[in-house]
Amino acid sequence: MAVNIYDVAKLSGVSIATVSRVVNGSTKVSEKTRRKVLDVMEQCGYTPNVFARGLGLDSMKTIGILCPDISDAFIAQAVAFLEERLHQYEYDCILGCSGYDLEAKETHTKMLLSKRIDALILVSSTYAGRERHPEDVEYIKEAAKQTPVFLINGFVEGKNIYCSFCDDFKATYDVTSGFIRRGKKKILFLCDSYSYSASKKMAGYEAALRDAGYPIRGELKFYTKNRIHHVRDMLLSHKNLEFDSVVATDDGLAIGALKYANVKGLKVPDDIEIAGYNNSQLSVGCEPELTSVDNHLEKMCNDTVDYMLRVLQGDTDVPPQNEVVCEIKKRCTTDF
Amino acid sequence: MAVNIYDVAKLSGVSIATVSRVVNGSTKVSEKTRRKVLDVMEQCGYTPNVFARGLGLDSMKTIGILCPDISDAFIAQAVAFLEERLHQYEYDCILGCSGYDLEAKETHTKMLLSKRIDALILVSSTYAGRERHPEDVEYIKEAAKQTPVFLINGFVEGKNIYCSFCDDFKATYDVTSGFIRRGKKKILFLCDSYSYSASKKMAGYEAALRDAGYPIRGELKFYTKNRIHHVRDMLLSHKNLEFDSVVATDDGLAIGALKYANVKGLKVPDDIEIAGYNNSQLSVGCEPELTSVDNHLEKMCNDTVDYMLRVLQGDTDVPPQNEVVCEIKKRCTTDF
DNA sequence: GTGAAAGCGCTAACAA
DNA sequence: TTGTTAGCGCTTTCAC
Repeated sequence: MAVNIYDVAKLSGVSIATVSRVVNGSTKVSEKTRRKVLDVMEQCGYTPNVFARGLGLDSMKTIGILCPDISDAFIAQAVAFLEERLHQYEYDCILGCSGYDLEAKETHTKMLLSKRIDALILVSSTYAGRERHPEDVEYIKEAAKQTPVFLINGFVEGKNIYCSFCDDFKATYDVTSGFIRRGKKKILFLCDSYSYSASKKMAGYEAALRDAGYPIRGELKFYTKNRIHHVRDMLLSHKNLEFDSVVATDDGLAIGALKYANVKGLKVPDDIEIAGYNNSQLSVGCEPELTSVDNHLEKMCNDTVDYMLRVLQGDTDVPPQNEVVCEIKKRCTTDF
Repeated sequence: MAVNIYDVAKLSGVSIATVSRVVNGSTKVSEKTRRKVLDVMEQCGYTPNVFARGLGLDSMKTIGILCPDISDAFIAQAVAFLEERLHQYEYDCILGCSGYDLEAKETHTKMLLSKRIDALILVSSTYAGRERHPEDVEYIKEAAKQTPVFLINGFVEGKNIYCSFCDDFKATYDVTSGFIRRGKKKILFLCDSYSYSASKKMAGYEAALRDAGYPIRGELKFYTKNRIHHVRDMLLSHKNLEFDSVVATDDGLAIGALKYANVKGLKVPDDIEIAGYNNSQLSVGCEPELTSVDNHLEKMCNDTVDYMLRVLQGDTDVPPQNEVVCEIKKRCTTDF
C-alpha cells in the first residue's frame, strides 16, 4: 500500500501534525524540521491522500464542467480554454456531457453535485432554457444553493449564479443590416435550437429588418438540424423558397446553405450572400471562405474562471452578468 | 451543514450500518427497515459524502481522461464517445489537456494520478512517443504501476497498459495505391506530427510506393502545422514543388492542400487528387468534398471502455492490444 | 515550534 | 436482520 502521513512522521521523527504543516506550507515550522520532512517525503514518494483531505476540507479542488456535447467544435473550444485556465490554478475538471434534454441535464447536474465539486460551469446557452419556461432552469437554481454556478453563453437569473454571454443581438443585427445595406431583399434566418442565444440572434435579425422597414416573414426563418447535408437538402426541398442571403447561427448551417448555393449554381456572394457564426475552421475550410461572427469565446471563458476564483475566495462583489462584444470576421461580402 | 449518515440513522431509528446497507443496496435488510430508511433519506435529501466513501473504498468511481487538446475535432469526438459510455456505467471523467510536450504530459499525468482515479485513458497517438525513444513513455509505464492505463489510437508495450488503435498502415497503403492505380506519379505526403500513428501512415505510404516500384522522395514528404492557411501558404512557397496527388494524415491538412489547388487553378480530382483523414466535418464542408479515412473511432472508444470495465473487475484475460480496421470514405476520385 | 487527539462520514468485519 | 466499532488518512484546535 502507499505510504501515508504516519509513515512520513515516523521516518522524520516528528508528529503527523508537523508533516501536515509542511505539506500545507504552514510557516510555523522550523527550517530544519521542514527540510527533514521534505527529504523523507521525497525519499519515499509520499502523495497526500486526496480523499482524506477532501473529507477534512470538504473540497477536492475540482470544478464540474457540464456541456451538452463535447464533439461540438464551439463547445470543445470553450472547454479547452476553461481547462487550461483552471489547471493553472490547480483545479481539476470533471466533465459531463448531458445532451440537450432537460431530464438528462438534471441527472448529470445531480451526479456532478454529488461529487462535491467546488463550482459548476455550464457551457452552452442550451442550459438557459426556453423563454417563459422557468421550469427549464429550476435545477440550476437548486444546484446554486449547493455550489456557485457559472453559465457560459447564456443567462439565468438567480442567487449564486454568474453568467457570461456575448452580444448576439448586436452581432446578428449588424450582419443583417449589412445585407440590407447591400440591397439584399430576402434574408433567410437559419438556426438549430431555441436556446437563449438563438433567441437573441433572431431578435437581432428581426430588429434589423424592422428598422429597415422590411416585413418579418415567417417562411424565411428556419429551424433545422445542424448537419451540413441535412441543411442543404432541406433548403433544396423547398422548391418555392426564394432568398438572396443567409444569416446562420452556426457555421455548420452556413456551410449547408453554401452547399445549396453550389447545387443551384448561385455565385457567393454576388447571387447570394452567406454569413456564419462562431468563426470555426469550417468557415475557413470552404470556398469561398465565409464571413462569420467571432463571439470572443476565450474572453468569456477567462472571465468566467476569474469570477469563479473570486467567488470561491469569498469576494461578494463579483458581477452576476458579464457581456462580451462580438466581432464580425469579414471574409466574403460584396461590400468594399 | 449537510445531513449525514448519523442523522439519517437517528431519524430512522436504526444504526448507521443499516443505513449504509440500504445505500449500498445490500440484501440483508428487511423490507420494512429499507422503506423507512429510504423515506427518511428522501425526506431530508441525504446524499452520501463521496470523500468519506472514497476514503474507505479508495475509489470514487472516477476515470482520468488525458488528451493533448480537446479543441481538436478528432479528440473531442473520442472524448464524447468515452464520456457517454463511462457515464452509463456511473463513472465520472476527470479531463486533462496536456498539450504535446513531454513535460506537461508528465505533470498532467501525475496530477490525475494524485486524484486516485480508477483508470487512466490517454487519447491520441501522441502519448505513444517517438520511435526508438523509450524515455517518451516512461511516465506511462510508471503510471501503470498505480492504475490501469488505456491508450486510444496508440501503442505502448507494458504491464497494465491496454491499447486500441486502427490499421493506419493499411488505410494509407490503400489510399496511396489507389492514386498509383489511377496514374498519379508524384504523391505528396502531409503530416503534422511524429506520433505513432503518423509513423504507421508514412510506412503505409512508402510501402505502396515501393510495391509499385516508385522511388520514395524525401522532398514529397512534409511535416507541417495543422492549420488550413498555413498548409496552403507553405505549399505555395515551394515554387518548384510538383505533385499530382496528396495523402494527408488529417482533414485539416487536406483542406490546406485543397486551398493550394484552388489558388493554382488546379481541378480536383482531375488535375490533383486529395485524400484526408479522420472523416471530419471539414472533409464534407469543402467543395469538392474530400475522400477521407474513417478510423472507426467509436469502436476504438467503446472497446476501450469495455476492456477497462473488465480490467477493473479483475478479469486477467483482457487483450493488451486491439486493432480496429479503417474504412476509406470515397467522396472524390477519378476512379469508377 | 511541536505534539496529542478529536473529528470528518463512511465501509466492513465482527458480534449479537 | 441489525448494531458496535475499528479503521481510512488527513486537518485543526488546543496544550505545552
